[in-house]
Amino acid sequence: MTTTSMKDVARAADVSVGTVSNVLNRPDAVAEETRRRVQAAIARLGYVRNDSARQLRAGRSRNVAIVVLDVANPFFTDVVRGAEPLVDTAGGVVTVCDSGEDVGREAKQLEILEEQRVLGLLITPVDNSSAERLARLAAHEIPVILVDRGAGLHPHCSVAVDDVHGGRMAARHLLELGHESIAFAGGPTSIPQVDDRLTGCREVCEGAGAGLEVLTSVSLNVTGGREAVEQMLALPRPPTAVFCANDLIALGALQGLTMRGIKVPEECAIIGYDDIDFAAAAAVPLSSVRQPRAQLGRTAAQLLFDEISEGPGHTHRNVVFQPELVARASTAVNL
Amino acid sequence: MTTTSMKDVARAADVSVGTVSNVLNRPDAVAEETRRRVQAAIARLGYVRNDSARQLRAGRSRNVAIVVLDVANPFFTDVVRGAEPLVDTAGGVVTVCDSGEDVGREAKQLEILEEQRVLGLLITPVDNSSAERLARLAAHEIPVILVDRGAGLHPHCSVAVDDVHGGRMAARHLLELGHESIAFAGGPTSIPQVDDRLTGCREVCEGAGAGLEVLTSVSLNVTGGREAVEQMLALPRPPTAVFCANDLIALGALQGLTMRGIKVPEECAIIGYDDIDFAAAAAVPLSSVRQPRAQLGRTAAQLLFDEISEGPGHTHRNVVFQPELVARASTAVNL
DNA sequence: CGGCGCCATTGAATCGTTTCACGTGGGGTC
DNA sequence: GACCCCACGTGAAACGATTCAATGGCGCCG
Repeated sequence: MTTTSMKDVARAADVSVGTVSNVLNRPDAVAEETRRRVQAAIARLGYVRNDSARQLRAGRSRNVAIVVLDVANPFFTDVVRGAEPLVDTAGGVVTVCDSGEDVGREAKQLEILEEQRVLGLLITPVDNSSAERLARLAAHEIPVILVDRGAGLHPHCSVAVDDVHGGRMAARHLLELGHESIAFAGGPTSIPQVDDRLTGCREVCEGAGAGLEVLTSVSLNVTGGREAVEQMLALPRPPTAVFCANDLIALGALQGLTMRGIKVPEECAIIGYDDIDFAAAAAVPLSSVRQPRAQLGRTAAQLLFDEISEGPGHTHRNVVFQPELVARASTAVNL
Repeated sequence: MTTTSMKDVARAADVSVGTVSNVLNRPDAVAEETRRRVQAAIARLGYVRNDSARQLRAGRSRNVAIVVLDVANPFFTDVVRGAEPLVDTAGGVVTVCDSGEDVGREAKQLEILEEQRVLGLLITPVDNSSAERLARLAAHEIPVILVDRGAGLHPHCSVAVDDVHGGRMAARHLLELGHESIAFAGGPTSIPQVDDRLTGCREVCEGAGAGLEVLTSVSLNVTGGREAVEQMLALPRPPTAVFCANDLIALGALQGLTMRGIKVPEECAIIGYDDIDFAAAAAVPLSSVRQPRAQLGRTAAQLLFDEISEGPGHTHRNVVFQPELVARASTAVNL
């Protein structure tokens, strides 16, 4: 008894396979009595639909994939959370893939997802290297929605936050508090979000004649934040404030500074990005640039289903949200 | 041009489909020149394998599903992280599903995973209601590994942490600090982990004649922690310490107490469970009962592949890890 | 020169569904 | 009583890949 198929059910209920299929997919088209007989057989045999066969016929699966840079980053899980309800409602299934900021992993996952003929794809690409493959997916009628990523030249829908502006807000906030030199922690700049945030920051610093130290050999997690602190303190004239490309880095930076006995915000201010829930709960509550995380996910899913239902006549939409500055204790001191 | 299939490739390269298949699956069995011709055709047409068809034939997919209670809980993402490398190496694909502690969602997801004929399943079940379905999966030769969940009566492999003992450790720690009455926050007790942790805690409290207030209408997240504080403070004689069933609740409790102006740990101590990374970084660094998160995931994946390779002769293994008490500032005061 | 074996390739069967063009029989209408 | 329509069911043809027995060609040995 490897697997029981519709044929077995049909035999057991003394009907044709076509009828079994109808019981499953259009119960109304089947007479009451027959339907019951088939359902009984299904239950008795413990029959379970074979989705591969179904998909093969349909040419498409019901899976919506979400490819994120880091599942362990609450920012992304919040995005996923935002998307789930919509996908559920539409009868889809969410598949979360973690590229781990690794171009190779990402490529492999995209390849597999393409082979699986997923219904659609929400993705925060690691960098631009996947553009070609994504275009191909789209050409094969697999809608691709870019998440947290400006439209740029790409032939896809997207939801994003104005990260350049977010960078400006953070920098401006720090300068207004009297800091004259700040550090930017987060890399590599091949990641568009990082680059945008840095761009906004740089713009403001240069405009104000403030110093800017850029630390880009820093991975986007807590460990990266601790390393950033080491690098910063090794500088000839360490800045008095750090702008971290995300909140995980900021938390790491906070830990690093605290371990070195440096007071936050008195001796060094910190501002993060994303405003994950843990930012507010940190040892020193973190100032941050808030992104509407769940809304990003929700909107992305919405765009996906819009694109699917609109079909070929669809024109891509690029939704941009504005970030919001949230000032907390980690930047609470005027110099 | 909906999709290009092997047939198209075969025609373009002027060979039979069988040969195309061979080029893809056993390149050595094909003559050099033919192989190149086929590969060229594949590249030119942009052919992508159809995994549904492949699976249909194979009777099985390459997907390893991980069903967790809450993707937004870092505990689970760390478990996923632990499992990923092994699955990758084995040529599998990780699919993360979020049951959201909802029995209905879980059931639906299991149904879908069964239809998809997943390669195997790592799951932290919401409660016992899924036992029957899980048994059926196992009977259909889909290995099921229970994660963070004692073996019990279940016919599956499992990895778990001794939660009863963890509960004891937490309670003992609090009593040793002089607390005479403690609150337990986390529910519902239909979730086995919660129940075990409470059991250990109760055992110690009763043994020592200490008071125990059980707050089980508390969901396992930050919001739940804030609510728990409200409930606790409404008691006639509020305890002087809270043991939270996980760290998210503990973080919420910390927020709740702080908002009420109650000092942690001086006026109320807190201890959590899991020791997620954010626990150490909290406003008041949280004491916690550490679980070997990544190792749970890694071991679970290992058990899965062992079971697959051992085949029918396999006997289930139940691996139990011991938790570890991590004392930090949130319980740093002797009464 | 005939026969043997090997290698590369072919073609057809198969996996389990869905779908659709066709029966078939019964009931209602005129 | 002729006719049509409906409601139910049927059976076979896809879907796209894998697999395996069969085939054909070729070189080599005797």
